[in-house]
Amino acid sequence: MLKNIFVGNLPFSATTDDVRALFEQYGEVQSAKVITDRETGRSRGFGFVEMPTEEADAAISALAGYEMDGRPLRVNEAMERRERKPQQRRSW
DNA sequence: GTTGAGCGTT
Repeated sequence: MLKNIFVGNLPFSATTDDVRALFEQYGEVQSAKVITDRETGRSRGFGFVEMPTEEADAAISALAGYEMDGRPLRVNEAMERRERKPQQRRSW
């Protein structure tokens, strides 16, 4: 079973490769991605990592508050992606 | 600088 991990408070200098390398220390990273602004191409300061549940838990507890470029990372299980209750849908 | 893109609106 995979767990979706949210990684927030990333420095804009952090890339997908940086995030992957960081989490690979704690397990097999299925996928890693730093979200970038679709128009400007700049980092949005957060990203996602998918790992097996147990390894994800280990990574979360180990990397929560990890300081990267002076920024304490926020690491926890991700919220939603696109599927969620109708009431919670965004108002785009 | 905090939860992915974008169906086209709960």
